[in-house]
Amino acid sequence: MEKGVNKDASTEEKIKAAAFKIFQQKGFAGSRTRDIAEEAGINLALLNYYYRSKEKLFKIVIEESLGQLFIQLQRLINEESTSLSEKIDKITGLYIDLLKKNPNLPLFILGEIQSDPEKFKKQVGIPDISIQEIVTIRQAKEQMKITGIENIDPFHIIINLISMTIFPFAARPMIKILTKWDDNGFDQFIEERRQLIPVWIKSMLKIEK
Amino acid sequence: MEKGVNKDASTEEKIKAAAFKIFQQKGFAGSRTRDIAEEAGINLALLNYYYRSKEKLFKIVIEESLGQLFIQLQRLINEESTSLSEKIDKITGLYIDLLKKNPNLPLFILGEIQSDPEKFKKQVGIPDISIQEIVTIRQAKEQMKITGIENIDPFHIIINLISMTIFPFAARPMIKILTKWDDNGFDQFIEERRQLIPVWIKSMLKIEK
DNA sequence: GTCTATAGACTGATAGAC
DNA sequence: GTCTATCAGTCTATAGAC
Repeated sequence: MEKGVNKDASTEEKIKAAAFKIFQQKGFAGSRTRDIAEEAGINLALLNYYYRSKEKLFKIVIEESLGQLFIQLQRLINEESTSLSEKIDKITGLYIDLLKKNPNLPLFILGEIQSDPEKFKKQVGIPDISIQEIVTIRQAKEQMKITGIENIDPFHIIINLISMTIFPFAARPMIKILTKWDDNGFDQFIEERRQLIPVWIKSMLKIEK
Repeated sequence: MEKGVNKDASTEEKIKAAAFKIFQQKGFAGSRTRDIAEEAGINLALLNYYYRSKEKLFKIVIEESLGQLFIQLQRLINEESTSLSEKIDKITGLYIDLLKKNPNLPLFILGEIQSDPEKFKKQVGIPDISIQEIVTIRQAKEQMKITGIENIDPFHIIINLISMTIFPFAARPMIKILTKWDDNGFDQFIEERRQLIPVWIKSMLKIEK
């Protein structure tokens, strides 16, 4: 149905960039198409001209946001040839690099799932693989067998890694209020964690350094 | 200005309970007063009769939500007589107990701060104490001096404790989608963490069991 | 205190000129 | 492609009857 997409970009691209910013900050319900148009420096009517509706524009933002978060990760997490220790370093680094550029991303995605899980499921295809089949989980399981901590589900460790990496970004506004840090103070805190988190995680798995 | 509050409760209380549920699920912008009224089983006009406006009702919900999350915690965290090890156990337990009853709480609060930090600051009084003065931070600092890990800011460890405890609840809808767990599966996962998190945290501080 | 009816403001979307 | 003007629908809040 779509005509050949005019790749002059410019206006179309500006709208999308503005939508990213506003949606991630305010969520779907809290964002007004007028604000997105203003942020993009264009007229409200153009938003509908290019993207038909607020809903359709939102869907694109959600998909690309998730794409950023998951696609690289999914590739990395399923590499057979990369060692578990190396993966822990890389996953931490990957998330931190991404989230430093998009600090609002975690809360945006998690918030939209919470506010309407059904809508979310419809908008994104849920990968159909079982958690236990993921290569990293298998690797962690083997590692834990060797070091005698078989009684713990390795999924706990993955959640720990993700929690310690992502949560500070989700809590960033609150942390900044409590600590009175500016953006630089927060960034320095995160850079320290880039080094520390892999050490903590490997210690949980009893991987010797 | 308020007349002597009629502590028949009933209607007034029903509205507040409904507001808690709806606001926590959908956030401020995503919630409609009509939905809250319907959830409470009362007429829309009554909502304004008791609470004047959506904004004022929301403020109450935010304050009580934060109260639940922080007041008990603040008391515990500043007790001089409780040992660090004991506090770690208690903080974990306190959060898990609370969040099992209100799993949407973390995302609700963090999301509202993100969507409008200024409004949030106005609505709640921000405690004026420095982070470094908190008793638990001091205790952690001392412990880390003894065990020779002075180069790490103890605030990292506190953030780890909070991250590992709270994040799974913030990510609950996503975890349930990925793992295909029902509520029982998720609860069991959390109960395992109630035991595990203190062990991991104490290991980071090199507290011997 | 509780209801119905409606005012008044806002929002997403489109028609139509250029 | 881009704009102005405007419609139709929705939402909060209130007036007024009971």
